[in-house]
Amino acid sequence: MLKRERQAYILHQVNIHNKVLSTDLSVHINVSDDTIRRDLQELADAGKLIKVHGGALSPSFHHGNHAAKDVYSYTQKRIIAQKAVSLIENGMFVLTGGGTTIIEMAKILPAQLQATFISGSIPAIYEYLNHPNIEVIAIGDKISKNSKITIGHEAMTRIRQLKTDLCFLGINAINLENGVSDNDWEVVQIKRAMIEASKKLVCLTIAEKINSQQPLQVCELKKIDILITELPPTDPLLQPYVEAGIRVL
Amino acid sequence: MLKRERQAYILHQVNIHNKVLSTDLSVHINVSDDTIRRDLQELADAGKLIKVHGGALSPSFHHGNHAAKDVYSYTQKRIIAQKAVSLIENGMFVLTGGGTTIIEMAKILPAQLQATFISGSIPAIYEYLNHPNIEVIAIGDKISKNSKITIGHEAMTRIRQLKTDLCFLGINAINLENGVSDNDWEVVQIKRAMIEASKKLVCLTIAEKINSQQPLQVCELKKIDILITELPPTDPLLQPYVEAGIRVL
DNA sequence: AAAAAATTTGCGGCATGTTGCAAGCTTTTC
DNA sequence: GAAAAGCTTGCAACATGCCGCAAATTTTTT
Repeated sequence: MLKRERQAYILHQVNIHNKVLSTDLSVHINVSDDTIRRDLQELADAGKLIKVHGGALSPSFHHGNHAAKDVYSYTQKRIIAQKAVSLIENGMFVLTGGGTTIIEMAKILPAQLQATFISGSIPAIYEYLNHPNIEVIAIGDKISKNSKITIGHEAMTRIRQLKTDLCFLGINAINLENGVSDNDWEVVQIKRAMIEASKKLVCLTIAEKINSQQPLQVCELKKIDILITELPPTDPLLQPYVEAGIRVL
Repeated sequence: MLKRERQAYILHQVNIHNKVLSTDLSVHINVSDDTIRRDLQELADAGKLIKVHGGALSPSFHHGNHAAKDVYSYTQKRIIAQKAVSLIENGMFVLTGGGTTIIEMAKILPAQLQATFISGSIPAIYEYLNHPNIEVIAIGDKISKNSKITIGHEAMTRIRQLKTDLCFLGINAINLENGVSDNDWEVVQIKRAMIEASKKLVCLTIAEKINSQQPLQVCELKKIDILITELPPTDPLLQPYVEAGIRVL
């Protein structure tokens, strides 16, 4: 990859996400941390972005302290994303939903990974497209402005025709009695279809949402194969889920 | 191989892949690195590409970077986009393709406009989603990495079920004898389907591409209802198209 | 069609650019 | 305050770029 090309890519990432982490970029583009750091330095000198410890920010985010802090507030989701990525193997078909955690995962997919990703989430698709070896399939239909995923009958029909190896779902609430729940009727329909369309279901969530509930049930607890949070699997908060037979990462 | 021929080939490669490596070219064409470098230098001097260490990039790469310098056709595309937007009325169903000109249009859609946009272009959809009053429908299928639009049978089928008010297509080549042409087989298929799926066809292109031709025909000239370039409709270059019965803006 | 002129090409040598690595230092996290 | 992650600097290895020149090729002239 050419230097300019790489820098254009970095800039693109910064402009889309308002922030980037050096490590993400180096894993992604498959070059050393040093190179990324030098690129960031050059781009910063040119005023194209603002360099901070551990990464860089979009120049439009001039809120100083707040912004710098923002880089690190994403550590939780990055931890989750890294655990999630480790589950994906070459040649797999992977169905994913939307949400910030999924996007984080999309950002750190290793460059060598060869797999097919299927999604109705526009931001997720956008990320997948940046990867050299990933095939991307979009699920079409009307798009929900809120969640930026495709919803509706057509999307449901397409999803029902699939049987993928893995399904990654970012979830909004989970507890022992009612399993996974959410608050958007149409999104819940889609999530239900996605769960049925995959051999394995992987749920991603920050620990904050563990033991919470929303009005609409997405699925029962026993449907979940793997649960990923930023906590270590041994954390007491997660023990009830381990005992319920879920593999917790 | 003649110099002109070689340079034409290089340019072609750049336009298709957005980048070339000097070494790739020298191996492929079987000439020395120096020759390639000199070719790139000449083409760069003529503004046909951007020379970088190790190869060259398409001028379109420098939209953001050289915004102030205004090298590429950014301003032109902006003019085109503004003319195009004026055609859209409240309540319309609009089918759009991909490409930088379409993205420009998406960016300047007036906030009050209420319409439904249907597209298979991920970047275009991304832009439409930012608008408050626009409904967005995505056409799903496998995504072409090059053009970032959905391609394939499923996409074709969905498009064929439509009959929209307008279809906006960014085009790569147009001339009097062969109409609109392009160089990507799958993209051409999609464009053909889109043309049939709309009551009116609006073609957008920078004047540079007027009277040029690519290997694959998209549609005949008479299919075009409206042609938009950055030039005034009275420009001599456009007169043959006016005489052919096309409304030129 | 041959000769002359102009252009183009490949090569060697040298300058510069790019990248990864190691050692030592600073910041952040726990 | 110790461990981990990130930063800085200098450096070596390698790739790429540039210059001048002579050989090869194309174009023009006779």
